[in-house]
Amino acid sequence: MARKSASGRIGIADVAVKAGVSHATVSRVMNGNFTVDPEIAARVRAAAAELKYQPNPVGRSLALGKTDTIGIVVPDLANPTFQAILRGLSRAAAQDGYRVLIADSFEVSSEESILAGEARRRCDGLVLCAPRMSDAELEEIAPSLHPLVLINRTTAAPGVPSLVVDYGQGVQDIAEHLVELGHARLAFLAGPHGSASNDMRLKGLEAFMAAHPHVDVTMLEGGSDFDTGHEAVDAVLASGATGILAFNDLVAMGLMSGLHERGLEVPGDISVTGFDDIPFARYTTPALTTGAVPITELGEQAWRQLRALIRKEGDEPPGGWYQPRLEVRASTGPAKAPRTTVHG
Amino acid sequence: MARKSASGRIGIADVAVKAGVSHATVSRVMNGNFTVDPEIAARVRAAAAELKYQPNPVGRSLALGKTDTIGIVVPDLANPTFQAILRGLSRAAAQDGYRVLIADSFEVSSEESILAGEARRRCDGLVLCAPRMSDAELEEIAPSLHPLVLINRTTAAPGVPSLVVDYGQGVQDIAEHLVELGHARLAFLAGPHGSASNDMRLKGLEAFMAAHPHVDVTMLEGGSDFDTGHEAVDAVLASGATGILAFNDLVAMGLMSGLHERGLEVPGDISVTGFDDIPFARYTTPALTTGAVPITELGEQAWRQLRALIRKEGDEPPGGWYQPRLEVRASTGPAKAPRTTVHG
DNA sequence: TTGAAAGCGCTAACAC
DNA sequence: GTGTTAGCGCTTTCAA
Repeated sequence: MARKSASGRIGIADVAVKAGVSHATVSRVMNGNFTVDPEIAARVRAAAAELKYQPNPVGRSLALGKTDTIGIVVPDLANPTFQAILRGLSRAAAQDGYRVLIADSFEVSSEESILAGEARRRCDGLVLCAPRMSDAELEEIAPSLHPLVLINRTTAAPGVPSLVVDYGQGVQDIAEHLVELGHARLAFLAGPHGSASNDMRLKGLEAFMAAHPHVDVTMLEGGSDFDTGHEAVDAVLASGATGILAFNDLVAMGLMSGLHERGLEVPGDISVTGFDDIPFARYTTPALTTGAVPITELGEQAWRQLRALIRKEGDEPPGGWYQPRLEVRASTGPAKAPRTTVHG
Repeated sequence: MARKSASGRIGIADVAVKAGVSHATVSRVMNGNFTVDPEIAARVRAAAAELKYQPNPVGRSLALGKTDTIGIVVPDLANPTFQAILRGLSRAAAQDGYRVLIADSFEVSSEESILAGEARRRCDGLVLCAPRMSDAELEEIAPSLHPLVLINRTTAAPGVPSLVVDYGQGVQDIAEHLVELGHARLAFLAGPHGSASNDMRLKGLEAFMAAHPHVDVTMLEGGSDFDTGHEAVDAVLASGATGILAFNDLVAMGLMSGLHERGLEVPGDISVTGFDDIPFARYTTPALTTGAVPITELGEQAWRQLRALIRKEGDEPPGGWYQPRLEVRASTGPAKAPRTTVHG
């Protein structure tokens, strides 16, 4: 019968008595310390196997000062972009023997720093994904979160690598593409307030407008999900634009769906573009033209950066800058001759 | 200057000296123990605030024998169904102050039990999501994983509640729907081998065929993602079926995309159905007819069951059985008059 | 090579 | 009411 120490589960002490050695020796064997007599080591291993002993990670963590776990906080776990980042991060970390703890802030920016702090204390490092908090707040808490990696956000706090997608350039590429197709009236369905990536798109659009004064660009309120796009149909039609840049693929899909319900053709009547290139994008009808971002890779890179920080490798990890790639599919086409009323 | 104990971070000892009390008193204050003199408590709180002290969760966990963390292991984090379960679980657990640790087995069933064991040891409980391992293996490791909740899988091991979706009934409802629309030749695009939910669908289909001997049902090999559906176009057309039951929504979307590329109309030429009702399903073109499963709710319920186990409430948590609801949208329609060749 | 003992940061039983 | 002390389960000096 497997004797159990106080707690109920089998501990190092049980193995020690069974093998007739001290805790210390069991610990050494379990950690592959070769300063143990092979014969004793074998005895310990046998005892451990028989008892199905597995070291308690909490005890280990306390003794070693590390948890082999990293945390990630995301604004919304329902968003495919963050899901993909999580997936990439999780896979890369797992390959190095690390697990990931998730924290969803549900877009409540006031909760972010608390969540981040709590997660960080349980982990060896943290990935903060597109945090919605203010620059000031981010800069203030960043030092207490170190090792910390930022995604789609930068901070003045030192030692914090950032992985950011150049949404500004991406949106310009998409706009150029629409102009080349003959669209003279564009509309941008904006993302959530406080989203840094939305600000980057806005800046990109300003640059675009400065370079193309003859193109009319209407700015529309928005969000980041299907419904945003679906509900934006009226506003889009009212704008008279024939080329629509949706904040992301989700919004674009919602919009296409709404357009379809109204009997409008994409791209026949209106061209629609997304952003991110989530896995679904190529399977929409029509397949979505979008700014492709290597999202999963972003998660993997986040792990690399974090790992370097945890291992204290090098001085300042460089961070990274990602260029979206224009992925032209079937949701964009030549502009129709302009007409006075679009809806009827 | 904040004095630091050996490790580098501020510990309970630092607060104790600053407040001029013992560790124990600080601990009492931090845990809201009211047997502390209000004045001293205030002094402690002030010291803690000034030092920005936050208790180390690892130390707490070791002392309390609990981590306030639960684990979930999923076969594939890229699958929207598991993402939704994770989301529901994470949200529900967060409301009770629990975090979630994720483990992705990447469909490698041999890794599942190791992952599960490791995750469990760091957590207070575990959710095993549609595990691919054998019944025997599951039953063997289940006791060591307790508190444990199963999703879409059952086991003979005692004390393990299961939350399972009645895919068998769901698939029958969908088949009935297609038959009512006049389809006499159906095809089923199967899911991954070793998936219990696929077996349930198969069983449901058998029951359906027994009740409808005049309906022809072709079984096709498959998988669980877009590509499966996309690549199945030829097989589907070769089957001559006009009503296709895809394993899930992803497969259905891939299939519709492939059909569209071939110039086939859905539902004009072929009706397609999915399963799960992932958020994207209503935004496909045409919107997808599917068996709606309250996936996020499944995650929430998993937490409720696990919580009951952790709190040792009641005797045997009941588990639960979920009936999919047929969600008729635009991807299914009346069968065309049969013709000899469908492609060409 | 091995055991005894200290310590990781915290909580809680016990004594004052 | 508060301090002292003994763990929680493990790793790691330090002696032997």
